Order: sequence, then structure tokens, then C-alpha cells
Amino acid sequence: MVTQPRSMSKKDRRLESERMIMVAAEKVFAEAGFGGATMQLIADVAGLPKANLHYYFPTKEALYRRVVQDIFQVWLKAADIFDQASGPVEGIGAYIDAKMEISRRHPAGSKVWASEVMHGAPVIQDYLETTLEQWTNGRITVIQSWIDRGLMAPIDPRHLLYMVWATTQHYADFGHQIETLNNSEPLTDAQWQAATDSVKTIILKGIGAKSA
Amino acid sequence: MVTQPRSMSKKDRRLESERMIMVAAEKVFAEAGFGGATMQLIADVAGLPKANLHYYFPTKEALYRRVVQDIFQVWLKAADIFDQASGPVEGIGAYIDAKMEISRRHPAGSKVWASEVMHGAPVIQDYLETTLEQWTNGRITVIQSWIDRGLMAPIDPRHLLYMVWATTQHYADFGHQIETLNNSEPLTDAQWQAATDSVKTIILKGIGAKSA
DNA sequence: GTCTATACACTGATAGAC
DNA sequence: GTCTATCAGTGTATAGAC
Repeated sequence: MVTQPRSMSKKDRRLESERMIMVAAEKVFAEAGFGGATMQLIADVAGLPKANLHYYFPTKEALYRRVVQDIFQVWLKAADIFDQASGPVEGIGAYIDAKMEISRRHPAGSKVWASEVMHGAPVIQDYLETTLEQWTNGRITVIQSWIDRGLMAPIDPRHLLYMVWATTQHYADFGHQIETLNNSEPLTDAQWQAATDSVKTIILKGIGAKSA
Repeated sequence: MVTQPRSMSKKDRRLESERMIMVAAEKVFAEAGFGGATMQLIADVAGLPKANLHYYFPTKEALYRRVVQDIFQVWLKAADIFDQASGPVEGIGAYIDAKMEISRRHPAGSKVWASEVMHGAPVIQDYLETTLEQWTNGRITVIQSWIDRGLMAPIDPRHLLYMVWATTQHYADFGHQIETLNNSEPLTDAQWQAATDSVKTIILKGIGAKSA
């Protein structure tokens, strides 16, 4: 636990405490799942007594909900880059770069998201039906316009998006398996770059992407 | 619960009971995770009193271990098709077909496997280090030989395998999300075929695969 | 082999002193 | 706001009748 400067306002200290708890919670939820995680363990990782967690978050489920919502925001923000692109090479290439970077820097978040969806999205079903669906449909329109302009082959945009999600998130969600198959060593900078290059090469070539 | 014919031998009845429990366990572990699953719920799904589970499987963990091992066997068996192929179009194409079929027919198993790996493979770490590593290295050798013979582009075979795993398993592990984005309807036969075709088209074209 | 009843441990949540 | 002590509920596992 890090001592907080006394110069902080009450609001800042509350936000700081919440943030510390959520960092610990994300890690524990990712490693143990919602059912396997315990408030005691989250408290230990955060360096606080268990009762403090219940002071800032009324229930375990409320804490979990906040963690999942946070991840979704990070994930959506990374997708902005998509819209600034003039064509599939720039747009999908940059999107793959951004998602691979998140898998590398935020693997716990990706795992919590995967676990939530795998269990039927009991907590974020409404986000899937509103925000995610709208975002997806918007991106499908963009990809379709690239196809119509002859900038890429007539691939179903929806399945292309699924492939990008699946492939990039795999390096976070199945990171343990990948590390085991890498002589139980974490991927080096060069290996992450090689992974990203492989993914981009196969997908961009596979859809016949041309620069705009 | 289905009444068992009295013609069965004791051994057959034991195997039959174990199988019924394991089918229920796979479903419950997939939906709730290891920590969220309860022996009571598994017993209810299997149509047996809770105590019977402990008669056939000493602990919850032992039952879970058997479920994960079973999935791994199914998964390995589907990969045999890889070795009968003369080139990447046949080999990788058939492998994608087989894995998509497993995702469709065995989604619960795929989710249990994903969950196990995401949580650091506490139960099947030894399989990752032995069987999976050997299988992977063998397949890398095959793919490399295709590259050397000019049958496909010089893609890192390891990342190609990861892409096939990620993409095909995504349709099982994230099936709930995909269904939600499909107007909350399960994919039809035609949609599964379109998904499989999209995946095969992009990957085979992306690696510049040629028939042998 | 099968089931009911129960022991024992642990978890989420809270009361109340400071 | 923070912490200790504790409660109520649930979970795994087992004892013992049939």
C-alpha cells in the first residue's frame, strides 16, 4: 500500500482508494474468475482490510461491474483510430496495432472481459446490446465502403472484425499457453513485434487490402 | 435422469454414471467457471443426489480435472487431419473446418479449456509442457516444409497456428457475444458456413497457400 | 451402490469501537 | 474514514442408514 499525500482533497483520496482497489480487483478477477475471487484476497493485494472494500463498493458484484465497465471503455477508446483511416491498410493495420498493444499492457482486463462474455455476460449484457452493437454496425459500414471502392476484397466485414478481436485478444487471454510454448519465457519485445507483424501480414493480405 | 438398462455390467454402469456426471459438469463449469460451479448444481443437472458425485469423483477438483482432460483429447484428435494433407490448402483448410465444427458442437468444452488456460492452467500445466508442446513443434515442422517447398509464403508457423486456434475457438468462447450481435439469434447453418468460409478464405489467401 | 442428514470451513457482508 | 470482531449463509465433503 502506498501512502497518499496529505495534499489530496477528500474527493481525490476517494478516487485514489477506489483506483487502488480496482487495480487489485482486476488482477484477482482475471486470475481466479468472479466465483474464485474472494474479497479477502483482493483486500490483501490492495493492502487494505477487507471491510474497506465494502466501504467503497457495496458488494462484490458492484466492484466487479466497475472493473468490467472500465475495461470496456479502454477497449472502445482504442477503436477511435479506426475512423481516422483512409483505407483498410491504415485502418485495420492501426487497429491491430492498438489491440495488440492493449493485449500486452492490459492482459488482466482482457481476461476479465473474456470471462464475463464466456459466462453469458450477466453483468454487461446491456452494453453488448447497445454500445457494442452500434460500434460494430458503424465499423461494418466503413469496411463495406472500402469494399465498394475496390480497396479490399468482398469479405464479410463482420467476420473480419471477429477475426481481429479473436487474434489480438488471444495473445492476452491465452498468454499463459503462449508463454509455456515459448520455453516458459514471456515474449520479448522482438517477439511481440513479430507476432503483431504476422497478424497484420496475414489479415491484410488475406483481405486483399490496398492503400487509399 | 435416464434409467439405465439392467443388462449393463457393473463396469458399464459405472462408466455410464461417470459419463452422465461429466456431461453435466462440463456444462456447469463452462457456464459458471470452476469457482462459480457448485457440486449441488452439477448434481441437479445430472439428476443425481450430490453425494453420488463424491462417490464417483473424490473431489470437485478431480471431476474438473477429468473434464479438462477429456476436452484436450477431443481437441488433439481433431488435429490428426493435419498430417494427411499434401499441402497448406488441404491441411490448414481441413484443420479450420474441423476446429469450427468442434466450436459448434462442443462449445462448453472449448470454454472450459479457455477458462483453465486463462487462470494459469493450474490443472493441465503438465499437458501444455509435454503433449501440446510436442504436437505444436511437429506441426511447425510440417508448415515449415510447405514454406521450403514454395507452397506458401514465409509466415512464422507458430503465429499461424495461434491465429487458427484463436479464430476458430472465438466462435465457441465468445459465442454469446456473437449471438447478441446476431439479433440475439443463434447462428444458422448458413451463417456457420459463411463464418467458416470467411476464416478459411482470409487465412489461406493471407499465407499465399497453394495446393500441392 | 444410493441417498439423507450433517459436520466443518469459508465467504460476503455488517456492527460498532476508534 | 478505518479497522476488528462477528454473523448469517453457503459450499465441500462425509457419516451412516438403507
